[in-house]
Amino acid sequence: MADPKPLRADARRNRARVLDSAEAVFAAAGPAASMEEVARHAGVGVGTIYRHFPTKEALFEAIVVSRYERLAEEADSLASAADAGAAFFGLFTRMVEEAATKKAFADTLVRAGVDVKAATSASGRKLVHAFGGLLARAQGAGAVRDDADITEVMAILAGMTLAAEHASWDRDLRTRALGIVFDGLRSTRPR
Amino acid sequence: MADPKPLRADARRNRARVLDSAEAVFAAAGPAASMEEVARHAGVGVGTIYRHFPTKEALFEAIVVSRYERLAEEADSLASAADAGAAFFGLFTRMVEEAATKKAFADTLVRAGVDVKAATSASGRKLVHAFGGLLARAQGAGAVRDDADITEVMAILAGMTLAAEHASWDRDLRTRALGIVFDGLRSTRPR
DNA sequence: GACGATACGGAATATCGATTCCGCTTGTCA
DNA sequence: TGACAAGCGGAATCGATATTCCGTATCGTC
Repeated sequence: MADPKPLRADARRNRARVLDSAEAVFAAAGPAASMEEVARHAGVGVGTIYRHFPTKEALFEAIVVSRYERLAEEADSLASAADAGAAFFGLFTRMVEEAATKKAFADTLVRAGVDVKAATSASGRKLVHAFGGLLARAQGAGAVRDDADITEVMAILAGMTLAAEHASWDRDLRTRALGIVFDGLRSTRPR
Repeated sequence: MADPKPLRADARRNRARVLDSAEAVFAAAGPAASMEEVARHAGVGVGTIYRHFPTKEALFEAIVVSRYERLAEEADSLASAADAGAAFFGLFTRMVEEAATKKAFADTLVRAGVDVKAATSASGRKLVHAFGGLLARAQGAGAVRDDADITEVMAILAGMTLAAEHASWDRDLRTRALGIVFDGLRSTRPR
């Protein structure tokens, strides 16, 4: 399963350009943005996009995967941070912030915690796993209650992420809302 | 601004049928469900739908408004409940549960807390106001932290609602996730 | 610099769903 | 019961997009 053919120089360049533009366009206009819009932004014809990605969904998926990959790496690099609690809450916040900016991200994130869709799921699972590591360490350090498992955390993360994406909260509201939620994650079951 | 004309008997019947079907269809298939689907479900032609609602959005809005109205009433009726905390958390849970079943509900709920869209907003504001009353009473009873205002609560509610709608969590996960969030709302800002 | 093989651009096609239109049906009222 | 307005059904229209196709332009190699 090696590389079938080395891409021609300009083809490689265009492929990258398309990927970048797609990320930018979808981030700004959501997943409903049209292929033409992406093509225009990339300065190529729609045909070119289709030469590289068989379908709109494939293109979209490619972007999501790379974003997951990036976040998973980030999680891994935080795996040995001094303050485990800060690392966990920090990345949690970061993902929500990112969703507030880059639309069409949360939607797929929800599923990462639940669905089973192959392609996206592979890297999705990787992300969940990496984030799960951060959670475990934070719990070990006593920064997060022990009776919270990664599934619940992903559920809550998904929720806050979706909300941040859909509504246009200002950073302040985002911070306060997250503050309350974080207290819940710290809580030693008060009641 | 009285009623322009009393509707003919069958027209009234059809209008109601359309409204019911629309609620059912959108609840099951999300807001992307087609008008034909609604028409088929109601046993009428698409033309009939348009006789009663000028546009798909208008139809959709009608449903949302009635749902808001219902919830607002429910909130009001709980305004004098013995256990203010239970009333607040109960309705919160109920809304999330409802979203899990009826799609295309959360989406609009997010906006109720933020947007300013007239029609929907009128009743949306009513709901927020009523729910705010419940929050205030719960705080008065010491069941919810005092430094949480309705805006933040709506933000969190919107998030959990959206998540419940998109992902297909089982009731158990929903309950556990909400449990954590609720602890955050009770929390007396731990650290 | 010439020849394939690769890629490209973008017009043409295929689909799908909202909305409009109009001849036909049914309720209402005298 | 007959006339007429109010309603109805659903085919036709319009618009928006994804996706396909093919003549043309470019790259890599000799």
